[in-house]
Amino acid sequence: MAKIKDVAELAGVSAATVSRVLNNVPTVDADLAERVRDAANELGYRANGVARSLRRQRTDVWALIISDIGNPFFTSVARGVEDIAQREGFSVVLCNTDEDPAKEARYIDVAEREQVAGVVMSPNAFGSDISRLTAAGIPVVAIDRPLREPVDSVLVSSADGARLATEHLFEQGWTRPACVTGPARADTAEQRLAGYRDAFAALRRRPAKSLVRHTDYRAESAREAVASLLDSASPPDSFFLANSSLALGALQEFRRRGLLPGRDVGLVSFDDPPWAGFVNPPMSVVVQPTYEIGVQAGELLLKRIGHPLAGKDARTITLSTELIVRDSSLHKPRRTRAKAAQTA
Amino acid sequence: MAKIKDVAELAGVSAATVSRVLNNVPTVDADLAERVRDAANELGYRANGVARSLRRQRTDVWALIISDIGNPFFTSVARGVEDIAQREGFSVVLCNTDEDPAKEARYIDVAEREQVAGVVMSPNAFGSDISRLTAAGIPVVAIDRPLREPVDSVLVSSADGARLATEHLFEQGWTRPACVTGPARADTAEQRLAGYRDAFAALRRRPAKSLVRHTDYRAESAREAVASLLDSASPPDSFFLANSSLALGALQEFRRRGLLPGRDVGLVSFDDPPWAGFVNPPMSVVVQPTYEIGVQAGELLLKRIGHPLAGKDARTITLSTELIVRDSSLHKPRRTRAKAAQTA
DNA sequence: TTGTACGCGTTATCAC
DNA sequence: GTGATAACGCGTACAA
Repeated sequence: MAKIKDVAELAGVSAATVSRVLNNVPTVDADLAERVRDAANELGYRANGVARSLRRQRTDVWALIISDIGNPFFTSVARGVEDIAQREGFSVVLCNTDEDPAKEARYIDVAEREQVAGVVMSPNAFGSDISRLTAAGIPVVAIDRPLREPVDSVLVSSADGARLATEHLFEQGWTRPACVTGPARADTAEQRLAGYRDAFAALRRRPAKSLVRHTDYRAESAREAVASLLDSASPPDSFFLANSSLALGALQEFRRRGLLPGRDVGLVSFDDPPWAGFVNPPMSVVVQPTYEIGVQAGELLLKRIGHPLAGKDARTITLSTELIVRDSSLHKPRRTRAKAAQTA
Repeated sequence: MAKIKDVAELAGVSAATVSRVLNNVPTVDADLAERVRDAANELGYRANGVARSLRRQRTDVWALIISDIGNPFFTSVARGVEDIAQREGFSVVLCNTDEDPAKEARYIDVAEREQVAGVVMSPNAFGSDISRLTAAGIPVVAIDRPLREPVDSVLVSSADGARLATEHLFEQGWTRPACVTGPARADTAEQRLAGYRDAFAALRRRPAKSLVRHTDYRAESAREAVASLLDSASPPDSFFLANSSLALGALQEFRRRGLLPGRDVGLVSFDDPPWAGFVNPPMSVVVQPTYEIGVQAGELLLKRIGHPLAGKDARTITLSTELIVRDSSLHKPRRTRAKAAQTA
């Protein structure tokens, strides 16, 4: 590996000049710069990022710590963050915690050790410990879920979306919607549950506790939850699922029992994965502005990186959701279908 | 940020001793070690990874460069790689190239600058330039697609899988299967096309050129390809899609035209995304051992990292695929359905 | 067993 | 405008 010294010798200048040229310092003689660039090309010289970071006491990489790489929500957010980063000359490295607090802690550790320029993260829990990061002067932006510590955040009005979804279920004629949500430690899970409850409250009702299930946001857990719900003494007639992985689990259990959404049961899910329109029947969902979340988070991070202490007060951006009605939430009892078939 | 010197002063020893303790060098006095650890804890000391990397001339991070983070195939592979890395004390950072050669080049650059310990990548093209990596002594393992340069690889017998899929279509009674594959520069795309052709050859036939379409592996491109195929003079009666994103695009176009797979058209896709069993109707697929691919790649990388030059000959591991027949590939013309309904 | 001293490759400060 | 030099924080050969 060619080092800066090698380039300097070949160009007949000092290492300092090489450094200046490569960092586009304007006060260098044009001819010299030319010679230096030629030499660098000839040797295939690339600056050693590690040495540079040590010297500069900063890095050009962002860490994006997310809780589930398999969730389309996060992959879309990632694209948003990455686009902003690229635009500003940063690289982003993605760290997947798989909803595991231990993994999250490890990655926070890595981010600190490697002195990343900033962190965008979807905290595993409200109490996730990011003190090491802030202590190290590394700016953090929370997405998807809030953090106890005061940091910039990009959130979504989850409760509103969940209320919309549940109200829609009622409007369709379903009377006992269940709610399968995430782990209690995840704020999104609690917000979506709250919104679900709000829809009941608007009708001066209260959902029975037996209609609510917490899970770990995994499909298999949702499948089990739906199964137990269906087998309970007074089963629900419809379901609100707090994210798309859960929806997949529910779909699985419905199929197993020969239940068709939009006919035998109602179904609305949070998030609009690419496949939502193609399952049987097309799934009604609450969409979040995923890419936009990433973009906003990137912009927020950028401002903090520029002026670490400027505007000490943390800013929170809250984006809103939208209900997309497809067929899984419709209320068309079997006999209606049969009639339709006869007349057809 | 506490530095090693601070710990040394607090513990009343030299920085060298602190370093030794923290790196578990066995020849340190137990009492001293104790004191050092206490001091380190008290100060919340964390070794500066950048300085450490510069000194050691190596890092504890792997770069995983993949071509599409939205593709479940890669997220599953990523989990495999990560599990091996974690086991051995490495962190893996994920770089998404989005099938963009320029992005790939940038990430290769980053990997070199940041001196990662190793790289696992799904090359954008057979000719992707990784010379900088090998020149820098950074081991590379190719996955999914081979590379012109001789490196360890974990591949899948794509052609076999594609042939299986196409033969299955023929066996079901479809007679004019089309093939929608990826970009010509991607080996997987070519292999899958080759397997498709093999199935024709076994029947002493040859697919018309008009039955084949290349795309960029994106859903929207597949939708267009399928549309143009369907609108052609002699349209196909069934489809083999080279990956799950393409399948989504095909599904979209089918729905638009009111065509039901397994009845009006035949459909088999490569890859088994989580939603494959839940679309309408459940999709027949060729599965790859995704997680295993990641694991094998991780193991291969590990061996190279241990002994950079040992076994100069590159090793290639080829895993096999499996056909899962669900309903989208079945051949049940409309009238058959109608009859079944009558007798029911 | 422990401490001293140097170097990893780069950039920033200071003279010239 | 350019060059010598110090320093970033750590690990390790060498000396003690």
